[in-house]
Amino acid sequence: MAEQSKLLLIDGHSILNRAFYGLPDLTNSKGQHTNAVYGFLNILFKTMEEEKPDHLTVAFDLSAPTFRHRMFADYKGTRKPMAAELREQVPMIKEMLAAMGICLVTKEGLEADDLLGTMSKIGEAAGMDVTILSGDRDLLQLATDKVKIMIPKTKKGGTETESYYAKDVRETYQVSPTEFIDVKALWGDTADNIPGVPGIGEKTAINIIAAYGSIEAAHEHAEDLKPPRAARNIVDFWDQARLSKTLATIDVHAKIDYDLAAAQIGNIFTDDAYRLCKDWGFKNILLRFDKESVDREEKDLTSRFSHLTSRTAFEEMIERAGQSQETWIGAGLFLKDHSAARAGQIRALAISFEGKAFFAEADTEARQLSLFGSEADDGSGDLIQSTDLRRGLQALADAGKNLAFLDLKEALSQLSFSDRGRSFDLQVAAYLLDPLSSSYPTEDIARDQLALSIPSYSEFFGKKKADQIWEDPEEVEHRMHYACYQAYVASRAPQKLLKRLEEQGMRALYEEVELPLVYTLYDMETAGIAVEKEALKSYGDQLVGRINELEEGIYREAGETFNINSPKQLGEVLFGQLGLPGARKTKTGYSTAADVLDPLAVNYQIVRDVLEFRQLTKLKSTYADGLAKVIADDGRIHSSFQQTVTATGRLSSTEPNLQNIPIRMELGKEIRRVFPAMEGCVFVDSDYSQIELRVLAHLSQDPKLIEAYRQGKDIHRATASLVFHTPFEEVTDQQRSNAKAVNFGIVYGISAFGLAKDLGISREEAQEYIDGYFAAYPRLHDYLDGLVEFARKEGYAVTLFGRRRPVPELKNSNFMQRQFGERVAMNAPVQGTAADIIKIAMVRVHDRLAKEGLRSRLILTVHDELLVETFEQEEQEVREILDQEMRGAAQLSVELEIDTHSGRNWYDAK
DNA sequence: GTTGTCACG
DNA sequence: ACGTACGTGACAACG
Repeated sequence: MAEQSKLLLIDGHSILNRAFYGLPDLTNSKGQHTNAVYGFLNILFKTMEEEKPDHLTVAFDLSAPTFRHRMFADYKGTRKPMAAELREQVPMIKEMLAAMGICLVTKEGLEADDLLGTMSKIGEAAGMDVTILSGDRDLLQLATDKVKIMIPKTKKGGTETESYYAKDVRETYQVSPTEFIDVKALWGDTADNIPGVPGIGEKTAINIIAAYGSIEAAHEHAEDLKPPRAARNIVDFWDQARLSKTLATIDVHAKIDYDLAAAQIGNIFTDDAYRLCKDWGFKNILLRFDKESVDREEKDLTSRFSHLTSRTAFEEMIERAGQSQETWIGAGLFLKDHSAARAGQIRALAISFEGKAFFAEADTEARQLSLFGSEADDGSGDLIQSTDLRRGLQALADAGKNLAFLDLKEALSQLSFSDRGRSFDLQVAAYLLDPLSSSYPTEDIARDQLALSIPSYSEFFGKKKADQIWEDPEEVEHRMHYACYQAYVASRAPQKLLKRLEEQGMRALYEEVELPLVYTLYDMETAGIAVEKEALKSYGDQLVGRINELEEGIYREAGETFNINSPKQLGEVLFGQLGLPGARKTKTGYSTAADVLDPLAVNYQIVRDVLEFRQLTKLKSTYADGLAKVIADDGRIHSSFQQTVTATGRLSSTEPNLQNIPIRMELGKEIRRVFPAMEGCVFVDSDYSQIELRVLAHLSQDPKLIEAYRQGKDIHRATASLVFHTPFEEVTDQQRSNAKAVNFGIVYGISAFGLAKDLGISREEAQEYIDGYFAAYPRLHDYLDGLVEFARKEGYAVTLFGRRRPVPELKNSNFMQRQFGERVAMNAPVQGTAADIIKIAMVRVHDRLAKEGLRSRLILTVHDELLVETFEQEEQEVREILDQEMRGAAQLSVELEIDTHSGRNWYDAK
């Protein structure tokens, strides 16, 4: 006997409303209110667990729920408009239900009640058990012995549900479900515009209907009714009573197309639903997905993982992979001692295709020995060497397979692609989709793209370092699984990532800029930059002499010795003991930052000494000593360029950071002399001239700004001329300098406070500058406003090339945070577009150098600057390439100009 | 690990 | 009344 089929019907607005008022105001990272959706889903899951329905439908009325829908308790008698925080969640829940494949029913002109009533009859007629979930007691009239009405009640410590079959209605209200309509006809309901009969309240209405069964019967026996007022009014207001009955009656024969087959419950834990939960921050619900998705198909992904322990088996697998039709072959690659300076050896490799994954690791010496001792054959024949793994990987690339890696730049140390389009970088793709994440581990990509829950590194290995896990025989299964998961995700995620990039208009950015850039950066890292070790050492020694003098002087002036590098101790000495004026507090004590000390320098020798001491120790520790530590065996420094770090799309540089080598102060700038071009070479250094302001001119299409650039004017002078209403030729240096600061401010997302601080003027004065600026460039002002408006509406800022930066701060309840969000919304498109442009230029310069067979190499980028180590004979050609490719990287309404210099070292090339 | 400071664009 | 210019990374101090 087949189990009884069960239909669950949900009153959408009513349950959403209950959830909204039952939960505190939850706001997700994007600033969306989510409490009602979240609560709705929890009620849905709970009810499904309890009722175990096989069919499910959610009904919504199309018309505004404030007007038509009968709300329970909270709304009774009041007609206040639906809260905006709730209204915005109506489309969200619909989107979620649709993503879960849940049947949604709406019909113009019908209330949810009528839909629910009609559907319950259809279900009942089909022989099903029906449950209607609603917060609205009016639905009790629909109860039968097959149709159950469930009403959630909010109680302390959770929700409880009251259930009513027909008999329960009778027990509770002394009337049958159909009689309940008549009760309502007498009693009325202001919330629903049902007038009822004056003078008859709930008690009286129930008594009358319990006695007579209907308003018609009661009307016939009007003279018998008590109290007399009811008897009189039921006659006097008879028409109104009959109208009320009509209004109160739920239509159970509404003309709707309702197909029970469409209501069948499939797998509601879909990828789309998962993504929505992720987007909206429903962490707890995600757990439910993990469990379900594990239950449904990933029950044991590890059963599809194999550990290949012989070279033969590994090579056979590579052979099969090479013949596979799989779109993307995923690879998990693990290197020993890899860095930008040196390609590590492959420790292990996992390859995944067709849903399976294979793991192979280079045999350790110990294993090689033991095998050699025990095996009868030639011993070395079937062992796996690091080079075997490398050959296998290269074989796949050579076979023209599409290969996906978590970190392609690292993989490039082990193989080469003849077609860059056949490689994929998961981290870079994931970064474009969500540049605010701090890292892009496999498990996050699996969760976001595949709705798959897999263990993280720490879940496998705890706090153990890579060296420990790869050499410990007990970890072999863990690392096999870990590597296979990585390969598996790499094979499955690219399609999803590409689809999302496409949807978000970033596919070209990925394929034509970021992906080729991986190759450019790899070559730049490999090339590195030469350093004169001895010169660096003597630079450091020179600093030490002066540092010691200063230190002595400071102790003498302070009257005691202390750690000058400790802001806490220094602050105490300067502002506490010596009682210097102008103290400013930080969380932990006095601030000793340069902008606090600077004004004091005029009057106090000790402050001058401290500032110089600071400057010199910075140069010594960060640059002299810091750089010496990272010189590789080849005498060069190989910085790592990070492609997945910044919120705006810029690159960053680490170990060491070569993007903050001193230049502003002469003494610091000297350090650039220790970076020489190699023998027979010069450095050619090109930097964009005011790229961000030019980008802004283009993006805003401000005619005055564009015109100033087209005429090749000094832009800061031109700005000063407009802002201060001074003829161009008569602009003073001071005015120009102020205008320059304003131009910078504009790019940062101007604030009067910030500008005032920068210029050392009052906030009012700064505001006047800003007002003057926007009066001079009105179009620019409108444009910046538009940026904020766009980001507020869409939740992100976007560059000329489609790169996005989310701006969740704009929806933050904190005023400061929102202000910050506004500046970000103004700055990100500008800084980001400039980043897009130089990335394009980098790829083009890199490719041109290769294509033209030049030996010169692009070795460094500093945001708006490219440095090419150039063979002397190639200088003219390199200059030309830089000029063409940098200027031609984007076609803007204003020309992109560059300044180019060359020299024997980095100092001379600037 | 966080904080304060400061180097760069 | 609040307390901000945008984006980074490295170092020393300190809990």
